[in-house]
Amino acid sequence: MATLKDLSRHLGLSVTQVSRALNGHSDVNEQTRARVQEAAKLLKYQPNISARRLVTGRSGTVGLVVPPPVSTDGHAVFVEMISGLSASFAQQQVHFLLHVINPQEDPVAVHRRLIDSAALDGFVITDPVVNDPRIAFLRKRDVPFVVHGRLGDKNDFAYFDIDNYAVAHQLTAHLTGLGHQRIAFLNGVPGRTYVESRLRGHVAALAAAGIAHDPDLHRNGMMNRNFGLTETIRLMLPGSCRPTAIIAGNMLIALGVYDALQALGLRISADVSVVAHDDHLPGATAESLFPALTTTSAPLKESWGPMASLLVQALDGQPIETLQKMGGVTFFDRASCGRL
Amino acid sequence: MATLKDLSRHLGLSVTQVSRALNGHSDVNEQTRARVQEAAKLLKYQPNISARRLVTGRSGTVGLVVPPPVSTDGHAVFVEMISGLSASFAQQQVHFLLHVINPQEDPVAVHRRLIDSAALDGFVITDPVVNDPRIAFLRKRDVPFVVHGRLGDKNDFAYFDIDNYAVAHQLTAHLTGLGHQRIAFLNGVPGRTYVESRLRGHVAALAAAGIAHDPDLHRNGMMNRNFGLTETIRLMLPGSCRPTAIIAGNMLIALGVYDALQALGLRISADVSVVAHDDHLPGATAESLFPALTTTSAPLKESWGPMASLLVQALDGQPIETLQKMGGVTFFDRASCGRL
DNA sequence: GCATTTTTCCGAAACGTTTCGGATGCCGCC
DNA sequence: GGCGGCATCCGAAACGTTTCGGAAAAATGC
Repeated sequence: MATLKDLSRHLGLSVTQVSRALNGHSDVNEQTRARVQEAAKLLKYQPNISARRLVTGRSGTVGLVVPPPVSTDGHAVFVEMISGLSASFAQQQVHFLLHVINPQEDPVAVHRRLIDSAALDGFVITDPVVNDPRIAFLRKRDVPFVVHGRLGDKNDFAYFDIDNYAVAHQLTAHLTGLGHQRIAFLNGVPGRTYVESRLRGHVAALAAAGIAHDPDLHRNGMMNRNFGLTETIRLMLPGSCRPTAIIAGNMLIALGVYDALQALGLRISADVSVVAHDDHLPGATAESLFPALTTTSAPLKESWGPMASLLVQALDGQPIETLQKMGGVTFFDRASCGRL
Repeated sequence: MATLKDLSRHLGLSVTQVSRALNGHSDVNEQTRARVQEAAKLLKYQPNISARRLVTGRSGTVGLVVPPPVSTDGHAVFVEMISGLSASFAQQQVHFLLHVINPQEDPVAVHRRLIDSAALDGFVITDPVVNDPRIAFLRKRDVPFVVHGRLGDKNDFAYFDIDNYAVAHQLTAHLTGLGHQRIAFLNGVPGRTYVESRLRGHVAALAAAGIAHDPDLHRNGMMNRNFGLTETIRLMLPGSCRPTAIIAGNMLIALGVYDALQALGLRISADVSVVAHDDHLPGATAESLFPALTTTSAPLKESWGPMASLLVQALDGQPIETLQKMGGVTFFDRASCGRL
């Protein structure tokens, strides 16, 4: 492959000046810069990233360390995330390293190895939990990263998130506005920050309507179809609390809720109102359900582009405060709710 | 981070000797080697891979360039592949770079960029087609790679494959042995090498039973449930060729075939025999169908480990002939076939 | 006891890039 | 004519590793 030295020989310039021309430095004649760029194209020059990385300390590579998806339901999100991130980083000319660990392995140790070998200069963190050890570690080592979500307390890092508090608040308020009092909430696994935010929003909206929060109506679990199905049946069993409305944490849960209510012979909207948060997973659209599902909508796939550019900006040393972005959420009132 | 120079200072040895000790060269006293290793552990030494790569020309990173999966059905295979490869390479201490391209982008150009910037020193090639341009390019540039599958003609490269010819031959022979004459074959998209191999095996088995191949009974398409369903209905329509047996190229197709036959009121085994090749995708097991499906079985997930180690061996300069491996296929005769 | 081999070590160069500090020539200005 | 300022360029060092060629010390052979 052509090197800077080749270019400099070919152009009768010093290696220094060729490097500076290509990297857009100021002290190079615009005319010679044009010559250099032309020659670079002609000789198919590609900078050797190892050499560059060695001197700059930066590798041009970012990474994601994740366990494999557990259930088949998790596949859709996993694929969405992986391919979205990879494609977005590719667009930003950044290499994307994927490291799938087995579930019992310590993610922090893997991050440490990748940093110490100077292989990566930034990370994507997904599924943050409260007091996330990965975030604590990266913060200590002063390595740039971007989080998909937020922590509860101080978010002194780049993140992309949606307002999960508002999501749960809005869904709950919609139901209380229709007169519902006993509202079940099928939430995600405890510990995840968005799950906790949603719980807070839910409780606040209940309180605003003068309703006390009944812990028995709040259920945690993996966000898949099966969870929606089994918890709905448990809730509706004779002798159980039998809510008049159900909030599903995502579309897979909502599908399970629909299945269960149909199996139990309960009519959606007339007997039980259902709302959900819709992250637009492929294969489950709110409009195509019957009756069409009322949702807050925030496409997951629109988060990977921003995530990538936030991390790149963080690598470029932009101040953290400018790298905290919220995705929009829109409310769609459809046909799955009835007035009590 | 600790460097070789730090170690050499700490030990009173030269940088050279420390490097040689750590890399297992012969001309270093076993006692000093032990000392060096101990010190390396103590100072948490991690070699800077950029520096190493710069001098050796090797990066310790391999890559996979793929388009995103098209349908939801493709998700399972994609996840299986990505996480299997990533985990396997991690085990071999090799970094795994994932580059998801958008479908209209030229994969060869991406490979070229990755090679020229010295970012990668080996590739995984999946879904090879006849006259695959990626393989031609990598061969020309003399870059190591491992293929999941084979080409028709000369396979002068590392590969992992199953005997697709034998798979189709065995499934077909099983059916002809039961007296079937009109056997439909729901195969994958044309051009893929395994699709062509299977076609050849199928035709050969038919010929061995004295049956001419009827092109109308051979259908190509994307290997998903919908393809199995629609093609089965087309085959069984009045006025159509109405086979007495159907071979499904994988389990997703088989699920579609089962759906269609049930919808048409045709009994599996009694009215129509069904066999399939089972690559053990999650969520579709041959035993749990009713009636249990007769298959050739070759778990896809068992191919990623071998793929990874084959590529690593290829990087180490092992001769190609030792790097061509075939996965085992076993035949399970279950309850989905009837004698004619 | 001397020559020869073997073992164990080391200095220096190299990989391709960026960057620091300075050099050169040219211009206008007092 | 001397001086400062500007635009444009360059040499050399540095990043951390591997490796080539050789050197010193120890062991062996006669």
